[in-house]
Amino acid sequence: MESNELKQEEIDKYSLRGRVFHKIREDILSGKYKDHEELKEVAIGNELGVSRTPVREAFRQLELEGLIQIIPNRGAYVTGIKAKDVKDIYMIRSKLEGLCARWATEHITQEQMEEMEENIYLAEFHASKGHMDQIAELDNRFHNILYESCDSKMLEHLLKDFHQYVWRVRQKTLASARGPVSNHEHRGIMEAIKAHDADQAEKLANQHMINAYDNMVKNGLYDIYKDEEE
Amino acid sequence: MESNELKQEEIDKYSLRGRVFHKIREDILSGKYKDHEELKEVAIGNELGVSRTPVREAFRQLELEGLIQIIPNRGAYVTGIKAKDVKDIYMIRSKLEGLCARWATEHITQEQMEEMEENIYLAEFHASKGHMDQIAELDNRFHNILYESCDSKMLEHLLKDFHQYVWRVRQKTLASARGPVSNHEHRGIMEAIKAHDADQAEKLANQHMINAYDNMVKNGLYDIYKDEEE
DNA sequence: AATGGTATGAATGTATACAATTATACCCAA
DNA sequence: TTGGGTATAATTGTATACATTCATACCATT
Repeated sequence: MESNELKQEEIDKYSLRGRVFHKIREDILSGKYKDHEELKEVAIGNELGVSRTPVREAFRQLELEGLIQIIPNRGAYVTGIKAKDVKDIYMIRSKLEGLCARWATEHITQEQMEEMEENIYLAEFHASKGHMDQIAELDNRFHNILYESCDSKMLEHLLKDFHQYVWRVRQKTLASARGPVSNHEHRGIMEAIKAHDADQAEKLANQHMINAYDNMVKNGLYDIYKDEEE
Repeated sequence: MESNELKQEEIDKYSLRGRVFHKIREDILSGKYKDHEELKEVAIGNELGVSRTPVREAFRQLELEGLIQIIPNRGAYVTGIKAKDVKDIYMIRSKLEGLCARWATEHITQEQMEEMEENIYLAEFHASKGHMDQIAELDNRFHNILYESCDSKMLEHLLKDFHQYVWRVRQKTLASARGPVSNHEHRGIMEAIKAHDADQAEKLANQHMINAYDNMVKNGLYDIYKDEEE
């Protein structure tokens, strides 16, 4: 009787609705809008060719994501990513990627397993050739496969958000000598999952994040997020 | 020169803006709106005495929180909390509350420590008297103190969201025999923090969540979220 | 010159009007 | 009766108009 209620979950997911939202989000994360910068509804609306209404709706979402702060009757201000936030995110991700790897070990499908293996082969190939752009892209994809394999919409959603959030930092990091090392760690996680060793998978995914963060600190690669004030 | 830019962070945080948002959110979490129910902008607007505009903005936020799903040009549908989601949240919280307790051990202030101790004394008192409402309220407060003590806006925000999310389930659970046991576990966490034993604090907070979940399953207390279909 | 108050402008908050899309009902034909 | 197509109604998407709030500048007073 209630079969046709919300079947079509994937319609238009990003085609029209959310276009404004994603554009502004991207502009904040890419650094176009600086920390503490005030975002004016009309200005952004004009720039994107839309009225204030969709811009305002996007603002409300961005506030919930913590990317901007809206002060009532005053305005919307960019909340720049602080070095402290990046550190916290990596520590939180360490725990959650571990949990995710554990669950992936229990729930990964044949198809996902194969895509993960293929991903690693490709990454190793591009690493040997020095194709940095592809490495970053494949790293992205590896983690997304992992997130999708854990069979938890909650955790998947959470990790994808964090992953997006530190996108800027990650891209720079992977373009360094960490790329190949990261690939090697991915292989370890993949093999643990394939061997159904959940403990090992969790442990390695856990450490993978800690290593990524340590490398970032060591190379001073995340000083683009340095806290100017406060 | 830029001293007066965004000083007043705490103005009106919940006075006017977000009133609609919080009301709808509460109505979903409290079960007023059932799973898969369609939310109509005008209907809710009339009910709250506002126009469609603020309702729409609230919808967009609620979608981001995962409480509703918006299908373009169709409507907004309540995404009921699934038993699977509750389980996932408790496992995720187990990891994150552990991390939080660890960080709290390192960063808790004197004032917060005192409030936490007072909270536990009060909870034990009300438990001995059988004041169930107060126990639920104090449990709420205990966790919020813990979240605020970890000195991480990221983690604090995350945990408060989850805490809110499973509010319905928690209230029922704490009204059972679990109340006093939960209090005892709180005491353990508090004492570990006070003794600056981060490992122990993490371990206990970790276990605290697992116990809460196990108790919930054992008593069948969370079948209000049972998955009717899918 | 410094202070305080008012006026003005600019931005946000909200309501409403209009456009576009979708669902429903009805009719007609096979 | 069934199937399809069109018309209509209802709902969402967007733009705009109006209301309110806040910041700035100017002016008057001391």
